[in-house]
Amino acid sequence: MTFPLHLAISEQLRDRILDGSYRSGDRLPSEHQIMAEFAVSRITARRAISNLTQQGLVTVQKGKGVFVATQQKVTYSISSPLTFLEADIALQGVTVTVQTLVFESVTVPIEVAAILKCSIAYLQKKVLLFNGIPGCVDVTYILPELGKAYEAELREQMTFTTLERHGMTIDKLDATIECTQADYETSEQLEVTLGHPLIVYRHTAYTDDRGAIVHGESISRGDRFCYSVSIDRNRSRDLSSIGTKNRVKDSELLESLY
Amino acid sequence: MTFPLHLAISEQLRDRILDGSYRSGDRLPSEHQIMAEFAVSRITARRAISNLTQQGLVTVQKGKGVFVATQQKVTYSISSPLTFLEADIALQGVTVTVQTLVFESVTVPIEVAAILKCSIAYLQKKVLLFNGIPGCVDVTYILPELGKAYEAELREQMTFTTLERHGMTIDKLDATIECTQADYETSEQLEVTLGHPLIVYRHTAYTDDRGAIVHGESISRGDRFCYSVSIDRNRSRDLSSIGTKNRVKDSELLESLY
DNA sequence: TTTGCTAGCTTGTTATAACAAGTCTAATTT
DNA sequence: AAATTAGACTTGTTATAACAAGCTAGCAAA
Repeated sequence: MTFPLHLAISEQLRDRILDGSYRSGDRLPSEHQIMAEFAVSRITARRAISNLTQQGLVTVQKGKGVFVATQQKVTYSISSPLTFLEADIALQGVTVTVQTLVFESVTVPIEVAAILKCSIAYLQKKVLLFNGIPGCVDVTYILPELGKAYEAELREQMTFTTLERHGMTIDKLDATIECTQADYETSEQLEVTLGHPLIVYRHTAYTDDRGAIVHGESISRGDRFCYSVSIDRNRSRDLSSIGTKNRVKDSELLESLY
Repeated sequence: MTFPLHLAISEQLRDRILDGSYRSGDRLPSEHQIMAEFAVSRITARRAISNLTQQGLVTVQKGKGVFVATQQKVTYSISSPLTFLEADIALQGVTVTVQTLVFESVTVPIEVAAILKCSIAYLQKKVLLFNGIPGCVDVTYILPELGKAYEAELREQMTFTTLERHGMTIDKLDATIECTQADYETSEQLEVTLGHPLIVYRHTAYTDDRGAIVHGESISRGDRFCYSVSIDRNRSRDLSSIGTKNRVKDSELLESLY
């Protein structure tokens, strides 16, 4: 039960990050410097850095070095207008751009058919860019009449921004939130390393008159995004004190999302 | 821009897992077998396995081998009774046990004081065991009069089980959900590897007459737990179709949590 | 029969070595 | 002065090697 060298070193470096010796954005010692300072081989030095990477404390840039990661996150609010909107994210000083990869009418998988209660729907696959940087991969199924009517807008904006604009207010929302780790394909799309933590938001939105109108899955970078929920038994709409804790201050986010 | 060997191998093994060649619980080829099959060094073979571990596809057991991971998750529902309860998890065939590490009256940090509107509160740190296996680390601040009155029960059950039992129904709930990665301390408590994905639930619960009564943070294993939310503008209480998608069938979960 | 030990499997840790490739700066060339 | 190039950094990939330590099955001793 010996304490591994690489862990001893990464814990020591971790302490320096947490106590402020290395600040957000600072460069850590290079592999060679670690080899010298702790008198270890390169394998061990790299393993120590790898430990920090896995904890999300640092990011590595080939040819440049290892840098202390910034921790601020952008908040998706799924509370009151019952869905998140561009406007809500804009409040956090972040501009969202939609890059539609796929937008076509398809025969939906049976699970989705059971939810939307139709066998044909529009399938949209898109990448959301936040201040120009990819942060979310989204796959959404939309009722055919809505997809057809609003295609042009849906291609350019977030789904619910379009729907709200056309007077479709969501009356009910079912969602699950979980986390996963990036496989190779997703790691390429979101420009992260293999195994990077991701936060998955799976949802179904309903209106009183049409039933389920949208069903989809959003996969966002776990290091940059979080969800906030506010449920109030009395007032069904309440925007106060939602996600203030993790909100990014305007000044900080430009550097936060480099 | 060459495609790394280790990635080529891990992608190939990944395909075998996804197409069912290796099933849930099966053993993958050992490092030596991979070295032979793909004609690579041990470093590369280990790196390939490490890639799969990082994607959450396999778990490694020293002295035994590499095994395909089980993917089913237990769902915390934060929808209608406004908080999750033991009863709700029991529906999924999982028994929750509470292991209280700390239960004491403390001077709260200023952020918490601002929320609870008092400077002294009970601090409870606990580990939640699911079918006897650690799955969640929880830190909760509770109003002093409640902590004092219900200490015995709070030590043994989930917080809201106790509160509901004494007629304290939650009227409002603010929460954020995000994911992080295990640091060394948490990795020991939850018996996972360093950097293991975790899902963090930070919440404040309110009652109409007392205001904020509980504020806390739950850190669960991201590979075993997810959250479900259901918001309905009309009916403020509705248990139907919550988290059915990720619900574990009774038969499956015993093996799912070994 | 039961216990205990050993041999051979497994993964974990660490060292040395070499080459590839991205980044930056400073010297050189145009 | 501007553009190019070279060199000295950085991290990335891969190989060989050795020892430690957890697990299991089979053999031997009690």
